[in-house]
Amino acid sequence: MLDLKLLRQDPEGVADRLRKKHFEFDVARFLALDAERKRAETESQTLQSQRNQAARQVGVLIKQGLSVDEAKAQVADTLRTIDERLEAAVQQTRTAQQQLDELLMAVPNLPADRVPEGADETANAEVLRWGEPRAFDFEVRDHVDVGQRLAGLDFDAAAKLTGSRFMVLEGQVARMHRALIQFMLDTHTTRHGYREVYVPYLVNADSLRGTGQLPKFEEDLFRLEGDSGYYLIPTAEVPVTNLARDRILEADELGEHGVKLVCHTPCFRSEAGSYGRDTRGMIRQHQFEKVELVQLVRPEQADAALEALTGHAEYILQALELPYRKVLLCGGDMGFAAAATYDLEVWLPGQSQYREISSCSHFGDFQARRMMARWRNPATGKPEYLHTLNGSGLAVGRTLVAILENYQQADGSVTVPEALVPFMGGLRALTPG
RNA sequence: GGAGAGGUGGCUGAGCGGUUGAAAGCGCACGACUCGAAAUCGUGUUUACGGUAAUCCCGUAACGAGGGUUCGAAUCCCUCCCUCUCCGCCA
Repeated sequence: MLDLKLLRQDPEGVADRLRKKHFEFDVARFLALDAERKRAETESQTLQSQRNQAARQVGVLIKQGLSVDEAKAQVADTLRTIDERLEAAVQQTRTAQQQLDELLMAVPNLPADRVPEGADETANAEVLRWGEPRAFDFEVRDHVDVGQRLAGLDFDAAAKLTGSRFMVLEGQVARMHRALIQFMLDTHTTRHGYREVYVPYLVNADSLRGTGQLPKFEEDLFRLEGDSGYYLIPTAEVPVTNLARDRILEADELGEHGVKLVCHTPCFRSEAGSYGRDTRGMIRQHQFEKVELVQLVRPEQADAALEALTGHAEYILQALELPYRKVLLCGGDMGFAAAATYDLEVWLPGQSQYREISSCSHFGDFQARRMMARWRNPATGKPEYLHTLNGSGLAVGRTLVAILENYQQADGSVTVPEALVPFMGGLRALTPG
């Protein structure tokens, strides 16, 4: 959610900045709603104040010796006058507040100044390339073929068990999938200083509103039947960031460099509207594993934290010796809640292109304001909004894809990246048969 | 699933219809005392929104959430949520 004060001070300026995100902010409607809210609220508060005074007067009169009925009679006229207006005023306040909330909850975050203009991924700015795509002296297979030759990847079985966009992993491939999770978690906890957390995979609507998936993007989510109101998490970002919801962290809880959390969870996405895209293979699945990095930091540390967090994700790619590039997303390609986003794209020889494997974002106080995640600034003694960040470190399924494709050999085997060998019980290659 | 207890400020914990946003204690902050510290004493210490640009001031709201009764609700009633204890069941 954007800062109401900023919106009031400079609605046109905000609308202008939102255009970079290809969002049209209805300034006139906002101003009208806000004016009505203020009018209704002022009126109902004044009436309520008068009403409280009258009620208190009854108590005072009774203490002075009047009977209850006599005391009530003295304020009856005043109360009648107030009540004629009060109920309507309260209702108007509620309606106006609700409409304003609905409007604001649907407004995306402002992009940072350095975010490039542009409508889609073609306008993203490449920041760096790391590693050389390998030259193959045989015909390159994509991960589906590689995985199936290893008897490790079975989409037919998954389709039978559930449906499309699911997978079954077996044998050494399943083990490598698990090894990747361990490797990532161990690296981020021991090398990068993150604290590991385990969280629910089902969350309520408040949590999804907090991080920004609701109310606008309900169609991307799996919602449970029944009256629990629970949703399957689309990313660990939701439960992990919401740990700070409705909290005021003391400075010592926040620590000098903020709170850094790492969490492995499955992620569930409906992929509504992606029909026909990435239908082959395990690039786009309804269920996939991800190791997520989340940081809660002081505002002035947020920019540096995004660089650091992205670096932590990059380290995994580097340790696995997977060629990748880093891009700064343009306004039109960014997520709803983000102020700035780096995508890491890994080289996939099977597709001869770079594909997203991590998305690292800085949300400013946008999520924190939605979820009332604050910290007490010792300098002012007042609660202030935290700044939140998160990024994949990494998407596990896509990392497996990248290894299968980049490390494939002519004989159908797949070399295990050196860094992963200890997590594979010393196994150095995945072999067919 | 059965039976019971309970949800109040950073924490412990009173209040059970009337200036109670809330006693007391702890914690914390500031001040005094001190060479300094401890101890002691004093003062202060919830949050959101609005009046306003304002850390002062004023108002409204909030004692799990939502409704109701009442001139007046933390206190009474209803519904829901959550926590704890015992029994049963269970990874």
